Amino acid sequence: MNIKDIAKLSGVGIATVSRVINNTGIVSDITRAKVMAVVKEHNYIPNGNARNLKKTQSNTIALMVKGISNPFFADMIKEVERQVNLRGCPLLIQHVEDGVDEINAALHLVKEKNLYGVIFMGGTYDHSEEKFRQLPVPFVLTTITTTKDVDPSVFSSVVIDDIQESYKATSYLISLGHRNICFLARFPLVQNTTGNRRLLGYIKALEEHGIAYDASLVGDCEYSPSSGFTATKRLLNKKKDITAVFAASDTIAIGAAKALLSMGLSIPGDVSIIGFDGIEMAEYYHPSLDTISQPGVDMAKASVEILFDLITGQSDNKHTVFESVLVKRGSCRKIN
Amino acid sequence: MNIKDIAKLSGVGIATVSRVINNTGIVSDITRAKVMAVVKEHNYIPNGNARNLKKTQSNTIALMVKGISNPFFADMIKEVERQVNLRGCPLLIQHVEDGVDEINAALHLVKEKNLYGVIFMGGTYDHSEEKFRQLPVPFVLTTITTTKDVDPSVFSSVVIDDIQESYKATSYLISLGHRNICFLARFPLVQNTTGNRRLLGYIKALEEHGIAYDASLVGDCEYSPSSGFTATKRLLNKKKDITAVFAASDTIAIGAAKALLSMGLSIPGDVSIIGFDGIEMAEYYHPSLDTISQPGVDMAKASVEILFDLITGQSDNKHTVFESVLVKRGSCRKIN
DNA sequence: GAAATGACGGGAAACGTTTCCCTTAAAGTC
DNA sequence: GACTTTAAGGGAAACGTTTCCCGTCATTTC
Repeated sequence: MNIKDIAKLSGVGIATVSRVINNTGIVSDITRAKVMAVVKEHNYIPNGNARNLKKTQSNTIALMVKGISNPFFADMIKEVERQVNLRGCPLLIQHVEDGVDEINAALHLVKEKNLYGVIFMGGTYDHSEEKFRQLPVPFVLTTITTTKDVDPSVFSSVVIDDIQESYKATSYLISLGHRNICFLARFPLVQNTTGNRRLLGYIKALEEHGIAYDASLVGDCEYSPSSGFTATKRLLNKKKDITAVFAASDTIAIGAAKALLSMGLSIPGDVSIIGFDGIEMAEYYHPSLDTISQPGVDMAKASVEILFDLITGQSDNKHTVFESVLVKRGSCRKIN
Repeated sequence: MNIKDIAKLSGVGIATVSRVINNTGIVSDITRAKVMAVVKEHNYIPNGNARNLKKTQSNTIALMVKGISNPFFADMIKEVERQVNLRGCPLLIQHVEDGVDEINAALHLVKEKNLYGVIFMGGTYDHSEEKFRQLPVPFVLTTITTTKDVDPSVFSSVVIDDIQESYKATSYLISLGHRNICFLARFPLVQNTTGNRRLLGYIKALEEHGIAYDASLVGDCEYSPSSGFTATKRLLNKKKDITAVFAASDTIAIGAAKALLSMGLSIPGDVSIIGFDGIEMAEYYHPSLDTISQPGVDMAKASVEILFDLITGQSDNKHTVFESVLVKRGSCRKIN
C-alpha cells in the first residue's frame, strides 16, 4: 500500500495525495476528505525512507546518552522523548559505550539517517572545535561542559555550573564544621570532565576556608553504588578521621552510605554525607540523603527547545545554565 | 558525497562500489582496495534512507520500553543495544508512555521505517491474537507474559515464571513464620499483568499453607519508591500486625522499607521485607534488601538472539522461561 | 582451434516519496 | 470582451541506493 495505490483509489494524482498527507499546498476540502478517507480505510502510513530520501532530511532527532544506567538520566530521557514527540518527531536513543567517541558515532548516524538534530547527554567532553564543526546538523550538549577553547558559537549547551554547585555542597559541609571531607567522583584521563569540575569547586571551597587540600581524601570511582561503596571502603581504611563525604552523584553517595553504615558508622552521627543529582532513591534511602538537586527534567525540556530553535533557524547557539538546589534531608549534621 | 561520486573517483561503476561496501558479489582485490581507499579518504557513509528504500527493509531493530525509569530495565536496555549492535544493526529505543498501545506504536514504526524486528519490554499485555498477527515483522516479548488465549506460535517471549517466583518469595516468608504478609504491586485494570500474576503466586503460597487471603493486605502502587512508600504507609495505618512485606519490585521495596524505617520500625526486627528484580540499589540499601533476582541481562541477550533467529528464519517462535533466584541479604528474619 | 565457462564489472530500472512545473478552468480586472 | 490572476491538481524528475541483467575478456575444455 503506497502513495500510488492511495492516489488510484481516491481517483486523484500522486501529488495531491502527498499534499493531503503533508498538509502542504492547496487542496479542496472535498478532495482532501476523499483522500483522507482512503488513507484511513487502508491504514496507510507513508514510507519514511522514501520521504527522507527525497527530502534529504529525516525528522528524526538522535539522543546520544552516556551512562544510561544512572537513574538521573532516565527521567531526562523520558522528558526529551516527550518533548521531541510533541513536535512530531521520532527520537532515536543511542546509548554510547564508555570510551566511544560520541561525536563520531553521531556523525555516522547523521550521515546515514539524515538526522534533524542531535542531543548529547552525559559523559565527558574534550572534543576539538574542529570536531564540532564537522557535525552538519544542529546539536545541543546537555549536562556537558566543554573545554574552554571551543568557540561558544559553535555549539549549544544546557548545563549547571558544576564548579559553583560543588562549591556550594562543600561550603555547606564546611559551615557545619567539617574539615576532613572526602570527595568521590569519576576522574577519567581527559580534561574538564564533570568530575574534574566538581573537584575544582570542592578545592575552591576548601581553599576559601583555609583548609589544606588533601589528595588522599579524594576517591576515583564510577557513578554507581558498587563503585562508591568500594571507593569509600578504600578511603576509610587509609583515613580514619573523615567526618563527611561529598559524592559527585547520588548513586555514589548511596554506595558510600552503605559502606559507612556497614562499617557500623552512623549517618549523620559519625559521618555526614551529601550527594549530587537529586534522584528519587536518595530521598528514599535510609537515612534520606542530602543532595545537590539538578532540575533534570527542566534541562531536558530546555535542550529540546533550543535544538528546535536551532533547527528552525529561530535562534543561534545558546548556552543555558540551570541552578541546582541544595536539598537538606538530614544526612549532614553540625559537628563541634 | 554519494555512491556516484565514489564510483567516479574510483574509476569504477556504481554497481561495483555497492558490491564493495556491502561485501556482496565478486570484486577483484585490486578494485576493492581502490574503492575502499576512496571511501576511507572521503569518509563516505552510505545513505541509509536510500538503502532501506531500495531494499524495502531497514536493518533497524526497535525496542519498545514501558517503564524506562525502573533501573531494572536500564541494564537490560544496554544489553539489548549491545547485542543488536554486535549484529551490525542500529537500535531504535522507543519509550512507550503508560496507557499507550505499544503494538499500535510499533506497527506505525514498522510501516514507516521498514523495521527489521521489534522487542517489547516491560508493561502489560492483553493484546488480541489478531493484533499480534498484524505485526508484519518478527518480534519478541521480553518480561511480558500474554494472556493465555493467544496462540503461542504467533509470538516469541523471554520471561520468568512470575507466579512461581512470587510463590517462591511468599513461601520463603511463610517458612520464616510470617502470616500477615503484605503484598505490593501494580494492578492495572487489564488482565494478566505482571502484578496480577505475582499476586496469583502470592495467593497460591498462602493457600498452600492454609493462610486465608486477606485483600486488605494487598496494596496497589506504581513501580517506584515514592509509590511504594505511600502504599505502605496507607496499609500500615489500617493493619498494625503486618510482619512482612513482599514487593513486586525492588523499587517498591525500597519505598516500603523507607516507610517502615521512618515509622520507627526496624528491618528485619519488626518487619521482614523482600523485593523483586535484583537491582543494584536493593543491595546497597541499608539494610540490604532480599529479593527475587531476575537474570535481566541474560534475558535481554536471549531476546535479541531469538529475534535474529526469527529474522534469519533459523527458527520459529520460541518461548524461553528464565529462572530467578532468591537472594537473601538479611532483610527477612524468622519469627516466633 | 572453437566453444564453453567463469571472473569481473557496467548500465539501468526500481524502491516510494516530494516538489517543480505545467495545465485547466473559473473568477477578477480594466 | 480580452486580459490576468488564482485555485486546484496532474505529470514527471529526482533523492541515493541495490540488484538484475548483460557484456567483456581470459581461461578451460574437448
